[in-house]
Amino acid sequence: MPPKVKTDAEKLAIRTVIIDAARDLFIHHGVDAVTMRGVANKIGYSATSIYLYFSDKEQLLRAVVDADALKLAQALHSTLAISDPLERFLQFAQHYVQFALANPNHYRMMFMTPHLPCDPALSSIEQHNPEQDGYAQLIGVATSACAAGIFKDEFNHPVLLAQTVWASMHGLCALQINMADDAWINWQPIEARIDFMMRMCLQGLLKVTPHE
Amino acid sequence: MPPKVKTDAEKLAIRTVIIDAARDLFIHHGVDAVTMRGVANKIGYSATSIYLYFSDKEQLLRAVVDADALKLAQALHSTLAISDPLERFLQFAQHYVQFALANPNHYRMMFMTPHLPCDPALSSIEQHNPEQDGYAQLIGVATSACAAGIFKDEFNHPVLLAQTVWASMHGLCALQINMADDAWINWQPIEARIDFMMRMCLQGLLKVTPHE
DNA sequence: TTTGTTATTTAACGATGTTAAGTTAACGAT
DNA sequence: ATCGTTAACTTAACATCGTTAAATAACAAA
Repeated sequence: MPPKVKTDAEKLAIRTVIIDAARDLFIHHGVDAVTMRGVANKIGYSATSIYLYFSDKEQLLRAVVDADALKLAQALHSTLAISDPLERFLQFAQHYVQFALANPNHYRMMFMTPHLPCDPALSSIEQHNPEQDGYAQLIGVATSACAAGIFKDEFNHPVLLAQTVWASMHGLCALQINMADDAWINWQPIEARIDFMMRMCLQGLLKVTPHE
Repeated sequence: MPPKVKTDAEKLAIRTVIIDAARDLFIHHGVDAVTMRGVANKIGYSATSIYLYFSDKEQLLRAVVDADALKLAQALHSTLAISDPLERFLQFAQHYVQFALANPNHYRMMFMTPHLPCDPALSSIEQHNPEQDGYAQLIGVATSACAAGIFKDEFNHPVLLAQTVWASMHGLCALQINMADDAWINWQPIEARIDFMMRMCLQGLLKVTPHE
């Protein structure tokens, strides 16, 4: 029984319904569980209908992840209000790690899975908008921390600092997400690893030993 | 024209031929290019014959990666001869990063791709053998560096140290492998990021500022 | 009422991992 | 020597996947 004419708003709503269905499969059963037929089934559509809203599977998954990249930026946004630049930097990193570990599938999709070069034009995220763009936030936080003059001169390079600290946090999250179950390795508790990492980085970067 | 009875050695040789063909596709065209039919074609067999040597595709890929995990351990083994514990630690990390960036597909497969919990029984690698087991090497290097008394007391925990430094290096490699082409990010040169990371970690860990 | 457009479905294609059912050469025993 | 039996391999086939092409039905406009 074929359909009625749809307004743009209705079409957008269906798009959202599809994305949510895909996300649900995605979160609970991993990427592999996201099949076009599976998503379609979940919303009572036929598989091919999804192609009316997304050009292919990759675009659908991209939309799912895009929405959650925005959620990441929003989760981080609250830390930007912290006045002390160092505390802001620390809380930003903490929240990043918390988000990653709380949303491992999305984190994997965003940062651990091969994907075509991301076209900013196709994203719903406005690049360099500090409310939406997590990377822009990171650069901002690193820049203001550098400006506060708390780091040793050799580390007072906002972009390098940002990308290196990011790499440290990413390393923690990525190994935890991918290798936590690996019987080969006697993992220490993730909290202990996070704490160790934070202290190591801070002691390396700061001019003076952080007050205990 | 069907075949002749094969000795165990011949069977092992064919296994190796299959692994090598799979590796070749794998390295040059990524995981997705490894199809059973593709591998079979490359060696003049039919796809189903591979199932006589590997129970399924995952086991085949596992065998490919397993062989290269051994190569990683061998690449790192040379650094174990360095007498100075700190220098050994540094060179070990350096070699690790070099291997990862030189073998991105294998690195991705080993440490960035979801896989069933690795069963040490099925591996060709002898766990805890410092010539074959890279993780055992890492623990050893970290332990002797700790024993040298060069690190601040709060960081003098071999396993935590090992896992944290590993995470740092992994973060560098993983972001580089997965995100280097991402237009969203104005990446600094990977060499600069490695250098920054090394210095940050060292300054954090060491009791005294490293001699320049 | 006809005509065309829009939203959707069914049918189908080609590729993939994998299993089942052959096919043929070599070997062991008689 | 020949007659099963088996080892090594192939061809057929299945289910599932992403995706495209063709068909269908409801609505809007004429």
